[in-house]
Amino acid sequence: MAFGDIDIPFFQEAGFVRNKCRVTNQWFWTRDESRDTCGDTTEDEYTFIGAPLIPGFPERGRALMDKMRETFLSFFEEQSHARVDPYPVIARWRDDIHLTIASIADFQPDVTSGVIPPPANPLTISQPCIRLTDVAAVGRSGRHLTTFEMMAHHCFNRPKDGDTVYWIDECVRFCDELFVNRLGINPTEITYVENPWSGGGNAGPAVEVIVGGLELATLVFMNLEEDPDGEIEIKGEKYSEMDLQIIDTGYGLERFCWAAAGTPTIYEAIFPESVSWLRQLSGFDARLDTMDEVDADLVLSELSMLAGILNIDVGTDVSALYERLVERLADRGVDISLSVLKSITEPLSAIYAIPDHLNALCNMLGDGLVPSNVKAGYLARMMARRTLKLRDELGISVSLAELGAHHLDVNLLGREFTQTREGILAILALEESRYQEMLRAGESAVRTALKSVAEDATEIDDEIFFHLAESRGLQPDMVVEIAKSANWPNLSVRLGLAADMAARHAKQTKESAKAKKSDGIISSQHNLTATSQDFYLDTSQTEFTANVLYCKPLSDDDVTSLNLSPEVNGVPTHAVVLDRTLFYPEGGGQLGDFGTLTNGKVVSVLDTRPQTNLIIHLTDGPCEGEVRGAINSERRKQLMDHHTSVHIVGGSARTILGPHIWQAGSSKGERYARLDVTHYQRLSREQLDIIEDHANEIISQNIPIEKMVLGRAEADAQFGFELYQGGPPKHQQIRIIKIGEHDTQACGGTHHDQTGEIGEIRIIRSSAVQDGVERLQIVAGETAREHARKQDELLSQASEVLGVQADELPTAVQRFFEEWKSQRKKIEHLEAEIVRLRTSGGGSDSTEKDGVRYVIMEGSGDMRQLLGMVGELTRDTSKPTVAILGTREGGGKLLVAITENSIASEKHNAVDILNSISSHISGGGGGRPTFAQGGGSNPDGLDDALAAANELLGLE
RNA sequence: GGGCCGGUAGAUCAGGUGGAAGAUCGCUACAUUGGCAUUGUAGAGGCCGCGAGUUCAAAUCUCGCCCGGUCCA
Repeated sequence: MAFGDIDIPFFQEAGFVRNKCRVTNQWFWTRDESRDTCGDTTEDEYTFIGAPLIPGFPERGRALMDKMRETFLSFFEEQSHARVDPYPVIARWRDDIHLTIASIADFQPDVTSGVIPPPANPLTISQPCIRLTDVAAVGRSGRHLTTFEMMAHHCFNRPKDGDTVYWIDECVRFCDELFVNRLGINPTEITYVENPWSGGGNAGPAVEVIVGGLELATLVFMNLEEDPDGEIEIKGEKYSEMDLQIIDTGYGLERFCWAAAGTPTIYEAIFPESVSWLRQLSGFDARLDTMDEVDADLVLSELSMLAGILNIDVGTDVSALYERLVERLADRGVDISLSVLKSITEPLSAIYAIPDHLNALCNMLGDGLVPSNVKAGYLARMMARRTLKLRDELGISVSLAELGAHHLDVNLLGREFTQTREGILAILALEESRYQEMLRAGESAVRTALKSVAEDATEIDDEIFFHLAESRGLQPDMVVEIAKSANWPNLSVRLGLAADMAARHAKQTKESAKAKKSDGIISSQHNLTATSQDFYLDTSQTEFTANVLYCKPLSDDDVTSLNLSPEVNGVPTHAVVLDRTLFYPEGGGQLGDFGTLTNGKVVSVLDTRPQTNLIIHLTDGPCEGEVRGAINSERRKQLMDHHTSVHIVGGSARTILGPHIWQAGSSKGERYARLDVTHYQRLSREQLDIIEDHANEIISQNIPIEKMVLGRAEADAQFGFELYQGGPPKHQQIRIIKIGEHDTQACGGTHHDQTGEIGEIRIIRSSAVQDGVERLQIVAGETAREHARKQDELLSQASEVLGVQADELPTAVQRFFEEWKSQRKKIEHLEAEIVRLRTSGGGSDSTEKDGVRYVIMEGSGDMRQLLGMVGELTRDTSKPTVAILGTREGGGKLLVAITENSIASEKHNAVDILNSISSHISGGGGGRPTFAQGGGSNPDGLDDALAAANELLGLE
């Protein structure tokens, strides 16, 4: 039997036959001997539209979903599966994906790799999942969703340990039992298609379960893992058998509901209220009523049956697809023109997609996600913008928050979210205003970008589209829309531009994908035993005795790769490994300890780093034998102040601002600490003050800080995923820092035993590290007092300069600034007045010759002031003037200006004049024929330069 | 995490091959009108984000920082 073939007793017993699909060439099992297609092909149309496959489910929407889910879960409970609560849709326990894309994702990577046990075995779950890869097809295909619930039954077998719950045969029996006996599906309609599965580093045989042309479930029997030395090859990758055998199933809840409802599309089955609400709001129903010649219901159901077998993908040529649709509809006796068809399907696809998109949005935001321009937050923003665009295309004037509120009330009632309803709606309102702002700013951006494009142009350079899309977020069709209402009515988007744009992104991604991986300082071949981490035993200990296991001189490359923090004084020369240590290594954002190692001679420990299970002391000299270690206890105290403070402030921020507050990163040194938190708005000083007060209240309560170590599964069960603020867990054993009821986190750092030991916390300021993430700069304990002293010092220095009291500084500075501005203005006016006086009365600075006035003089002030004067002199066309001004400032400046369009400008060239006199001040310059300026480095030559000008022009 | 774009008058934005800081709206005063809207005329209002560098000369070019926008993983 080849890999992927499935032959189980159940198929024999139940009278199945194995046929080969004449369309896809795949093997499939069926009870219908005459069947020659597997069920999921371009020739298998949906059979259930108007004729439900699953009887007994008259409900629609949420009620239908609830009943179907309960039917599934309780069925598997009866088969002795434990029901497990769904995980969040934001996959924060993983660093390889942002969203939960399948029920098995809950158990990757640690359960599926066998590191930690599953929460139950076997188990059943209905896991909300979000997949954005097919987002473009949602609403158009009739069946695609970005957000769906994957119902599943899983089990984890260890056959080598004789521990097998069930495997392929029993799994398929459960599935068939559910379909035939519990749901009443006609057994001859079911096909099991052999389709081995691989992905995410694992692989195994699998079957797709298809009924009525619709894939309802996939059963995967995962027993292989990627292994370069493996013997089994699938899709170019090599695999070998793993110790674990995993039953990974996925049953699409929404598809079951659709099959039970028999509605034209899946959207009517699961979002009936939303669809009819939007149809009415957008005037779609009213418009349909006016189309007498069209039987809308017939068109819609025919359409969805066709849509099911047509492949609607990103980059599909939509117009060609439409032509095929019209033809096929005609074959079925539905006569409809392409334009009428389009006028039905285009708004309809938006009506269908909106509730799906809202579902994704509400689920993501409900999980406490904050929209952002990076990471998972970007996905939320993208969905918000897609929804808004669809809404605008429909021409509905309902805000995104109202749409969200409707969706929460109608489709998600009873769902428990960490984020509050108000929080979700507030974020949606903010996202809409950001979108509106983008469109508003986009208008002038488009206008500017198209300035040099002819008004009757039909096409523009692709680069303009790319640029507007990437820098302003304006998609090509939006650009065309704006251009049409501006001044370019004939502009359109070139066919295939979307594909080129996607290719461009793909190329960029490829270029930026460069994996950086550096080896540790200590080569693993030394086979050193793990360093005993004594710093966890007692945080008050500062001295210890240990033996040097290894000491290595550092190369320049080693030092560079260490990327030392600015707090490190000096450059380490050696890396020392001990058998035990109190030195805490850099980790979890806390910088390493400093101190000394002494064996006769004292060497300084400049920094401490972890490498796998070793702790490396970076020193300024070699050492060996038994050493006496002493950590810099003041620094350690400060690091602990800061680290514990970060936990306290994080908890306070969450209490004050809401459940979406999540740690996005942190850093704790001796002189500073900072905490990055997710939040959807910039924080005001008032908000920081409230958080700061709350944090100091926690300190004054002097709460004991509990430190414990739990297994992963137990930690998860007891505290949930909020534990992993610092990132996905990496170990089987989790060290937990619990500050009363205030904050509980998994953390490896060193902490005080009581909050009161910190003394005081100040949040100095906040800055935006990226959209949706605020960085709080924190000082605690002694550093907080130092910071206060420094601030006072700055204030007293500044107020001393101005000779005022510190509390009068703001008004004083304000006054000085205003005065400075008005005096600068006054000086400009006076300078101009001087020029006017010196040149008006025919004084010595001004000469007339052949109808041209020549002004050659030295002014005061800088170039800026000369410019004002010269403008005064030459702007009046009734008085043709050649003005040559000089100043000694800045190495000497010269300005030559000539009244434009006058006899003066006909006779003279400013650049020529300038060039022939600027040598006297050892400089150069340039400009236009009527205006030239230059400068030099010899201000004493100014008199000579002006004299030369007089001579050149034949004056005197 | 990577890339791209922007920060100019109270507001919205031009100006970007280095060489005299602009438009529209708003503001002030005057005129028009019985009064207001309107209209006209004049005017005020700019550390061209901050800091360095290149240059005789920087809003403009280079680098760093701050702030904002946006695309992709």
